Amino acid sequence: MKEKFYLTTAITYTSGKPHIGNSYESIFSDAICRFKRKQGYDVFFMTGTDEHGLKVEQKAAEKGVTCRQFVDGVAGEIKRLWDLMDVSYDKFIRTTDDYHEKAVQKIFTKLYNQGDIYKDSYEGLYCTPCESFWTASQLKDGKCPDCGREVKPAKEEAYFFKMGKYADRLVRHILTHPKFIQPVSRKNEMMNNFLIADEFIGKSDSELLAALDGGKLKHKLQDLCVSRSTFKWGVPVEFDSRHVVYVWLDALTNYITGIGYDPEASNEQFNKLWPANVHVIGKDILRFHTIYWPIFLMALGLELPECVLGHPWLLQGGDKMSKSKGNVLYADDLANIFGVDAVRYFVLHEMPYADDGIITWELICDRVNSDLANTLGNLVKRTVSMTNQYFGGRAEKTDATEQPDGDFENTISSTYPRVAEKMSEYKVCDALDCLWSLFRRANKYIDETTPWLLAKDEGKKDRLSNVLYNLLRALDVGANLLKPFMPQTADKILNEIGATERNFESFETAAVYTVTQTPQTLFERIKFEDIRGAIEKIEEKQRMEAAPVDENRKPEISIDDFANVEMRVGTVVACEAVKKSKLLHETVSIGNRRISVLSGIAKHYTPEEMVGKRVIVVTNLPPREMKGLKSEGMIVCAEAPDGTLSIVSPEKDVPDGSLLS
RNA sequence: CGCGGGGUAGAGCAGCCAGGUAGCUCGUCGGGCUCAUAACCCGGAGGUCGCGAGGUUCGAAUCCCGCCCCCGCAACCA
Repeated sequence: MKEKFYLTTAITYTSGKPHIGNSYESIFSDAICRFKRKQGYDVFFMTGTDEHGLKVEQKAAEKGVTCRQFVDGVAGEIKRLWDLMDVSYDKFIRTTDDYHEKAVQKIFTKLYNQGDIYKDSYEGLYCTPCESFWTASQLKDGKCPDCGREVKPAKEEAYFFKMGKYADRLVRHILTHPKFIQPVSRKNEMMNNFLIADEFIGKSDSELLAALDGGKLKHKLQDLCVSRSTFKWGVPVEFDSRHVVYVWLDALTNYITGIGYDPEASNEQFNKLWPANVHVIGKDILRFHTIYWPIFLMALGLELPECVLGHPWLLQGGDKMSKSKGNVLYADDLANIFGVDAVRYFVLHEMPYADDGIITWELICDRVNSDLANTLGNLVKRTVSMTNQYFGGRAEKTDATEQPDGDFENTISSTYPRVAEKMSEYKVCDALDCLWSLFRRANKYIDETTPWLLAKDEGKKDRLSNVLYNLLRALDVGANLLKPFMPQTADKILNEIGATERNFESFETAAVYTVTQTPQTLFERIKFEDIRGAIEKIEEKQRMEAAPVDENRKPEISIDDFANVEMRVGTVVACEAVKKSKLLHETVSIGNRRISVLSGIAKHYTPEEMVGKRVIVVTNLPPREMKGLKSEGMIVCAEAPDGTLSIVSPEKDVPDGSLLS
């Protein structure tokens, strides 16, 4: 009986085309699943799309199509991308699939019936046009942060989940299962920020466990609102159709509904596969997967997943990607230029386990040239060429063994265990490093054995044959190990050397290889200048499509509304950074008065360069205290789509205190 | 005084837990080779291992203390 292995990715939200960072998650998961399959596991790999929610409703309305039509389009595109990148999922779930929606309804009802979900009212400040509740601290200038209009205190009924009930069990689980949250550095982040009460922060695991045992541990989990009535595009609550199920309760449950969970009677597949071995997700949604999801599972009486792996991000040259800069990278654009496997190799190799990785066109180019064209592609080509030249394409094992063979064979046969060890910890980039050590060793072996010299000596034919055989064996083993990471390339290599694919149970290889008569170039070297034109076209196209002005439009206001804003010209006369914050504390002269202003621009300006700057200040906002300091105004800044802030100054030398109109 | 991670050659990283010649990939310079995709192989240069003429030790990148800087999460960014 083969051991099962169940892996899920996060499901992708269908509000738009996913960028390379999203694709990374699928490729990473794919490499793990393919590797496990070749190790003999009975693998189930699930991915899919999260298709409900207000944002989808809005985007569909913008395009003048139904929600269904809209998500069908985006989900199709996502699936096409995954297929293009050879992501070998066993199941692609969509949260709009009817079996999923039905299961979500049943789950909600079950949790309600058993008392984990209860009805209450949501009290807050309500913005009628936006149909949204806000808390006082979310408001901007006392108004709706989305549209800027008045909000009114209001009350609305909603369903809540009793999170606190399961807090102790969750804390205990996290403390006693060190592999549950990966990488471990994220564990404390979750515990301290969301789970345990502040007075327990900094205590050791054993102290926390002792507190748990004594029933003394306090937590800071609040009950979670798990229904929405402000939009319709969601799963209706079975017994109260005015409400739809909250996105996370809907989305997270895909991990069980997709394999056949049913609160009344789950099927055989579910019983076999659950609990999942690993949920692969982005570090940004770790909170939902390590706190809410486990608690939902406990409430359903189900086991918790073995591991939640929060992977880091791929950053474009250290920046976040943004369309208006035209620097968003998409898997298909990259694959068009470099090829599918080159892109797979890059993202798998360049992404460290715990820290963000960097992706740029130049970096991919460098990597493709050095690792793929030079080290691997050239190795295959020269080996096959020599076999053809010296033996008409056939190399067999002989007993003409010499000094470097032992060491070489050592490398060949130790590669699998080393790669497997890294893969068991999901350290894919390290696994690739191990594999490339084999290819480097093979290149070196050619220099050590100098086949071209052996070829000149008739008496050394046996030795030459054995050397080529050893090289082909290394490629055979290497290509098989490469298959999970670069499936197409692995097949090409096996084809070049006349070998067949096999599982990882044994690395016994054939005694004879018959290579192709017409060797191919696996990876062409790429000059960056040659692809520059294509890159510029892609970036240009994105900038055209971005059109930021059409987004974030605000509602029309009257001239009186505008006239009510008092803005004055001022000069910064003093400025200092506020510790432990994004804030700068400026003293601004606005004519006969000096005011104290706090602004969140420490990332963009130093205190020194602020002094002397002419600024525009909004001067009739109510004073507000932050970090113990008083702010009596707001400095007007322009915000670029990437978040860069730029201070706005008067263009002529008007005196301080001048009013804007 | 919120929590956590990190600062090692031009770049990206390993080494630290279990102190003992500072390592890998890319780049760069020189040499070798010619089977191969200007490739491959070898060698060199390049590092006060963030700072403290701090502590422990025969010995510290590694353990301890203090400080500085960066990043993540949280908060905050009126």
